[in-house]
Amino acid sequence: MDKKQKKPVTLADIAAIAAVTPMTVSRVINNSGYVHADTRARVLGVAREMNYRRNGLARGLKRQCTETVGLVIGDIANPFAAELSGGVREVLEERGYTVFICISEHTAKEDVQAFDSLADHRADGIIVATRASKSANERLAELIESGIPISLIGRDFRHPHADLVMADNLKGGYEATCHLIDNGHKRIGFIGVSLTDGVRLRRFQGYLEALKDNGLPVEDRLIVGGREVGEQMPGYSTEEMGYDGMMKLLELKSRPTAVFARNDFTAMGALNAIKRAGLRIPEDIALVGYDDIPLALHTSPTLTTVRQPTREQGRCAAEFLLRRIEGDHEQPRAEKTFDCELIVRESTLPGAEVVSGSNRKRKIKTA
Amino acid sequence: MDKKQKKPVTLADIAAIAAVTPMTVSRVINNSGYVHADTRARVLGVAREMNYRRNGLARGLKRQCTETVGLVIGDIANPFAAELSGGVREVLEERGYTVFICISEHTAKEDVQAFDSLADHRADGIIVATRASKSANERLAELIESGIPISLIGRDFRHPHADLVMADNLKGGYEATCHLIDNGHKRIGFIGVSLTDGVRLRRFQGYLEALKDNGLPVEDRLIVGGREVGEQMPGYSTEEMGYDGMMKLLELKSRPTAVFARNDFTAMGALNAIKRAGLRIPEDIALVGYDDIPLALHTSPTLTTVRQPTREQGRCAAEFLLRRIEGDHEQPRAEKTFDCELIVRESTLPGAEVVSGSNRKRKIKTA
DNA sequence: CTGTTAGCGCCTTCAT
DNA sequence: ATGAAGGCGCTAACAG
Repeated sequence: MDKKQKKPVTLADIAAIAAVTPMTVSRVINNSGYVHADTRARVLGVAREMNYRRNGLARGLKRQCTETVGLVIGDIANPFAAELSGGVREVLEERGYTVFICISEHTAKEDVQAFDSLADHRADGIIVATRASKSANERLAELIESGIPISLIGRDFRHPHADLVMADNLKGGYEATCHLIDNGHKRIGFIGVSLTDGVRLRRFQGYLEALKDNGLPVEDRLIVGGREVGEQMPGYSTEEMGYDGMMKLLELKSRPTAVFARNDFTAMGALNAIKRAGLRIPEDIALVGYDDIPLALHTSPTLTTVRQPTREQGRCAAEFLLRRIEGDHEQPRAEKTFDCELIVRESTLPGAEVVSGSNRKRKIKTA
Repeated sequence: MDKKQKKPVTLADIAAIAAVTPMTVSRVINNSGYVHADTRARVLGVAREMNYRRNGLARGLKRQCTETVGLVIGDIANPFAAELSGGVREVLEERGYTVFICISEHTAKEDVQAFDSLADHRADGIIVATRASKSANERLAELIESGIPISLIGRDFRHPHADLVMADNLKGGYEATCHLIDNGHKRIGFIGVSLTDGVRLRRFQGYLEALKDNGLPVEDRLIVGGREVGEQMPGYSTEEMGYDGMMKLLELKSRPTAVFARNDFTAMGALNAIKRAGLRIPEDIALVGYDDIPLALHTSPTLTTVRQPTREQGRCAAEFLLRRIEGDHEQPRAEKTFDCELIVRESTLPGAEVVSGSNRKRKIKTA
């Protein structure tokens, strides 16, 4: 039946065989306009027979839209990315858009490349969830100004014609730290940032503010694991940072009684360093992570952490983008901030109920 | 300077202002053919001024290639996917191709959608790393026969004109199981599969073969955590399967002395179940995972596991694809199988050296 | 219900 | 070193 064709089948090819014009074939393929049932059936038959695939390039060129949206993510190996893209896809695919994901492993250069590819291929819009950088921000501004709908997630960059979605990580960090303070801790370490590069990490700012508001000193030696400014790392390598950072804290003469880790992977690294040192969690050292990755429920002890509504952020960014694509590109920008939720588990509260299996409800006992 | 334009800038727009023909502008933009230095500079200036972006649709339509490759992945939230896409991108981006990733959350329907999107948008080739299914395989065959270069990774589907790359997970599973047997274990459980759905999971087949070759019985009650046939799950939810599965095994009257988990996430769930039960690893129960995710090094005890060269598989698939794109689409198929490597750590060998920090070398002590 | 015309933006080919 | 012609495959807009 099938003969291998070097050249892809076109509407004209089908039209020739079905004895109609390309226009009629187009109407059949797109289910638009009036076509006689017999004609439709015949054309459809031929199209199927010839294994026709429409040419999205020609179609997009003519229609000035591709029904395609780009999603730019920094680190793919991250539950965060998975949730986010899930939310984005839920909304967009239902509306008939295809989502193409571009990875930029946390470098500004790849960020820019991703934007350019997407723009060149005439994606109808772009959702950006990578960390901000000067060069990438500049390119972003150019693209926005040239009219491409753009929606930002958790990116520290504002533009009058791009929407922004984020989580209140400042508050999240603040609450996590307050939780430790409320439990009597006075020496609280932070793993995963340095004082200099931390200015952009909201959860770290929350940590600092919580200390200040409670009259506790900020001690440099309790803040470990920072990288050079601009240097980024994939989520999965941060456990090493957690492990190494915790080792440093354990060597201090007066070590912290509690530690706030920049994310759950970091916290898991720290957790294992603590256990290797023969110390108990939370009795000797209490531990808080960030993100509530699924694994946080399966460590022992289970990990206290802060959850941000990641999927919702993805959905929201997608909805903002749709509004821009299907409405006015230059409409005023929308911005939405989602609240985070502190999830108290055993790593800070000895009495916290053991949560097992798939039960992921919030469990806070006032001990 | 910038004026917001509703309509994107075209070569003709630039040509008009630079007082040349579109053809000359094209030559400048593409750095092809002879253009006077002055003309080039002037055109480039105007292009930059107007914030020109080339139209990939028109370009692709004319040139019959888009310099774009699609990568279809099932589960994004997985270190495996990250490594794979890293390898693919390394090879392809160096050669000037853009990689667009499509996610199909392990469903055949989304698989087919991803193939179609990519084919419609005229990707120059597609790399498929999702699990096989009947409907997706059929569509794949159609696409291959219509001439789109396709390269498969770890997918149980063969076609004379599609290349295939995989890891020898049968052998990996076999060796992992033999390792346990060598250490004196006779009752070895498997978590993450059922006898019926396991026929397609090579590492499980390796487990079965190892038992058989060593004269050990296959006991149904030691095999837990299976799903319905066809039902898939994201990598991250498999820890729950590991936890729940281990709980089941612990309830057995004569519980296994060793457990082989389908992947490292499953193993981590099992690990925590064992520890909660107050048992020691490996003294009471030895544990082996699969994949060597970064976290496997940061559990306590560290996790014995099987590593497959994921990045290399990605690179290889990309190279196969390039050969097909830039050579003859109908060349005979290439196939390559990579060996796996057993990584022995503390969860099976009490004497195994503690590996810390970023040192990820293989550490086997013959205890 | 079906056909004609024209052009989306670019680049291959040939001419100058 | 530059230009002109034509068409890649598709579909709006307008006939008929």
